[in-house]
Amino acid sequence: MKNENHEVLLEQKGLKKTKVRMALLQHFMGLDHAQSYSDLQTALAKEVDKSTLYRNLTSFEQAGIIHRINDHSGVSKYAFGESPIQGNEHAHFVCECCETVYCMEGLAPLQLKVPKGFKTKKVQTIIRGICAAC
Amino acid sequence: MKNENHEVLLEQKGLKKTKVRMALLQHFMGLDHAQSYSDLQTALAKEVDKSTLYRNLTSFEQAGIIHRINDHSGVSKYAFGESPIQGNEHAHFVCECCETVYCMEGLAPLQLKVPKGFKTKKVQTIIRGICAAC
DNA sequence: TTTATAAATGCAACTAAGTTGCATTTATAT
DNA sequence: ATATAAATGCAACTTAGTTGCATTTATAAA
Repeated sequence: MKNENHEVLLEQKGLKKTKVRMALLQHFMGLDHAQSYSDLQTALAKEVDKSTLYRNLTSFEQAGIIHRINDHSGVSKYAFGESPIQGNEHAHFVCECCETVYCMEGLAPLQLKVPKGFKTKKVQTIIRGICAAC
Repeated sequence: MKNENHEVLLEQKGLKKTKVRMALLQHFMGLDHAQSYSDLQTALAKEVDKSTLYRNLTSFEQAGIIHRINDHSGVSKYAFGESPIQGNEHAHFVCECCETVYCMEGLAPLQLKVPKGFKTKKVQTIIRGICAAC
C-alpha cells in the first residue's frame, strides 16, 4: 500500500494526516489479524503516547477505518475494516493456541430464536479453534 | 433456595462452606442475569475483600457453578450455571438499552465454514438487542 | 472436644487498560 | 504567512484484576 492511499483515506474521513496516523494505517493494512494496544505500542517503533494512540484508535473506529474486537482475553483488539455490527458483517476467529484474532469474512449470519419480549438487533460470533499458523 | 442446597453444592464440588461463598451463591441463584465484579461488590452488603471475591469467582467458575461472560463491555460478567464452552451450550443476550446480560438457553449451535487450515472448536454467540424489561 | 492442617480471608502493593484535563505543537485552509 | 482548530504529549487518575503474605477459619482426625 502506498502512502498516497493512506492520505486519501484520511482525507475522505475528514481526519488530518499526522505521523502517528500514517504509521498506524501503514501498520494495520496488510495485517491479517487484530492488534491489541500493547501490540501496537510495540510495533510503532517511535514511541507514541498512550492517550494519543487510544484517541486515534477511537477516531479510526468512529470513521469506520478499523473496528474494535473483544475476544474474551480482557483487552480490546483492533483490526482494519468496518465493524461487523455496522456494515461489514463478519465473525471473529480466536486461536486457542497463539491467541491471534482473525476476521472471517463472508460467513453466513445466523438466525437465533429469543424469548418473548426480547428483540434481536445483531448477532456477534466468536469462533474458537486452531488457526492455520499453529 | 434453601441454605441446605448451597451447602450440598459446595460439598459436592469440594469447596469449603464459608460466609462469602454462601452469600455469593445466595445472590447468584434466583438472578436471571449476569453480574460484574462491581455489581457483586455492591450487592454483598457486608463488604468482601476484592481478592477474596475474585478468587471465589475463579473457584466457582472452575467448579462449573458459574461461568464468565464477555459481553463486549470490557468487564467480565458472571452468571449461575455451567459455561457454554463446556457442557451447557447457550448464547448470551446483551441489552443495548440497559446493558443487562442474559443467558439464552436452548439455542441451536451452528456450523460455520472457516478457511482451509483453520479448525473450529467452539462457537460463542452474543446477541445484541432490546430485552423484555426495556 | 480438642487439635492439626490446609484452605480461605483480608490487606497492601502491584500491573495494565483505558480516560481526562491541559498546555504545546502541528496540519491545513485562508 | 498566518490564524485556528485539531492532534499531540504529559501527568494524573480510575478501575479491573493479580499476587504475596500473615492471619483466620472450616473441617477432618485423634
